[in-house]
Amino acid sequence: MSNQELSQLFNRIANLMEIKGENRFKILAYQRASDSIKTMTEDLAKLSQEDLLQLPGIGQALAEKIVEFSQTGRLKFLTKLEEEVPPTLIDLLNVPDVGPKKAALFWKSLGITTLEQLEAAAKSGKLRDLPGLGEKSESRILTGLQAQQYNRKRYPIPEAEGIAQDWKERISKQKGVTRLELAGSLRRMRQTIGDLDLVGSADDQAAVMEFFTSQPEVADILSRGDWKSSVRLKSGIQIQLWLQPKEKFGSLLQFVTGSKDHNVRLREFALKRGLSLSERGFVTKDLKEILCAEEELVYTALGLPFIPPEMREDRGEIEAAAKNSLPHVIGISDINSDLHLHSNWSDGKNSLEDIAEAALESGLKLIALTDHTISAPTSDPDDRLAVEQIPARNSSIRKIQTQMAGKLIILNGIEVDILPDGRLDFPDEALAQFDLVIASIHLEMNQPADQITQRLLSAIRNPFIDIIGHPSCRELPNSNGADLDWEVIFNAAGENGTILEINSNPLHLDLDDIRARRAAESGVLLAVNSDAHTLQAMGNLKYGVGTARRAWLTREHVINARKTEELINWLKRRKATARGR
DNA sequence: GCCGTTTTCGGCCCGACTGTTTTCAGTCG
Repeated sequence: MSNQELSQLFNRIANLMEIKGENRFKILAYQRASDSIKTMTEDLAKLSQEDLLQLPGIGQALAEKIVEFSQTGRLKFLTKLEEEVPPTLIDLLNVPDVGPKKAALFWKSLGITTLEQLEAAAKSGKLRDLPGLGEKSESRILTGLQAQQYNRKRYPIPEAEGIAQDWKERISKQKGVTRLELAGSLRRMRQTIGDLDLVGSADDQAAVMEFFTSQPEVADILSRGDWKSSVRLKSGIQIQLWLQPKEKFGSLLQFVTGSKDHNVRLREFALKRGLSLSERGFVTKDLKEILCAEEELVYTALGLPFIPPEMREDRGEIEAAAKNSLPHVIGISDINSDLHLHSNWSDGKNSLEDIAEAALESGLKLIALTDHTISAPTSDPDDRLAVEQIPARNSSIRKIQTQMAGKLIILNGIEVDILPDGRLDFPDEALAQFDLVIASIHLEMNQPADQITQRLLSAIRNPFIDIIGHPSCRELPNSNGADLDWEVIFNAAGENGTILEINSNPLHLDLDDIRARRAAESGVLLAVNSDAHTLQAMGNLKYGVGTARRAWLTREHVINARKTEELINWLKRRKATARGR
């Protein structure tokens, strides 16, 4: 039983209970447990009932269910629920404008239990006669059913960012627009983005909303009001625009940045202090308004330090802020080195000189050139380095080191492949000559968990390996990467002092935020690297930093945010130990 | 079903928008 399975199980229960019409607070308890388990890093299957009770949101009833499921792989409660409510009804909840009440209505009055049946009923005009529905509801549901496939897509951060920036600029230029910012999951730097949120202030809100909803890319207007409008573009992505007067802009930005769970927790926190919080500001018990023109003021009013957007996921940040123990998370300006870069000695597009110049210009103090070796699955076989080519590359690197002396420190590195049997594709004698060695998996990621964990472990334990690159080798938005036993990996990396990478390529972001946080808690040192193959991709470091901030990492956790002397000394000690063996 | 800086009982976030309504329920974020 994985945490993921358990989270899905509780979510399933919550959905079925909603359709059944159970007490909403009971449902809330299951939903909250599902959400919090999803991001928990401890393996719940290994905890006793007593330990489970210590977790937030887990009481007697849920603890018993977790134990039952982990021991038997089944849950009597769910089995009974599924006999009462057809489980396929859960699919209906994904249709826009269909929630638990309507799903129950369709089922009880028309016997509908599947999406196909719902579509057929909508097409034949059977929905419009149901109580509370009419022709418009029916047609919205039909549109929703047809939009569903592309609606669910999630976008890599840069793609979402590009679209959002374009809209931000366009709307900002409208007359009377005083503020406009990106919010939502993009501002929190979630690993992929589902839809876009823009927040603003404008003198004439109606005119701005009219402009927003009448743009040529708009395929559907999902809702249209003075405070909030929502559209779906022809490309399928949804954009919301939220407006409030400028004296309330801070409250709005805070609210729309989310996450939902963070906001709910913050509102509960406010209530305990006699304040009701919404996107319009605070209302005190004697109905006085407290307005926040700036976002910081929302937190200040609650006696809290500012919580960075990336941390707002209800993963303990409000409690930590209240105790004044919120970590000072790293920022992009803390990153002074990039330890994973590819040149045209392998499949990178640029020369050593160009990379060094670009690094210098971007303010880096140190880089490591880490080209691929002979087994990497590059598209061109000539883009892989054999051991015999290393002397020639070494002399090129020495030349550029001399050229950049005093301006930029350049490490002679390499990225070797961890072969399917756990061996590396370069022998240790070859590895010993490099300043820094990354080991990564690129092939046969579908091996069983035991096997692929052992495969990674052999590299982690190799004293010549300094960093494990993109540990899971996942490809966003769809692939989860290797099925690794992460606790084992983190323990081994901690014991051997092997660094785990947060790869900043927006299609990797690997380790992800949750794993990176757990790794750091386990005493593992991390590195945030670009893995750039082009000069432009060197700028991806900001996405890796976003992930690191979501993982609550400070400068101390990240080797390339430490002083360069410290990094170099760390590597020297490591090399000395390796050669001494 | 969970939880306690008013509570072991009685709370549990809040507002915008839509459609079907004559004042509100459902959905969404």
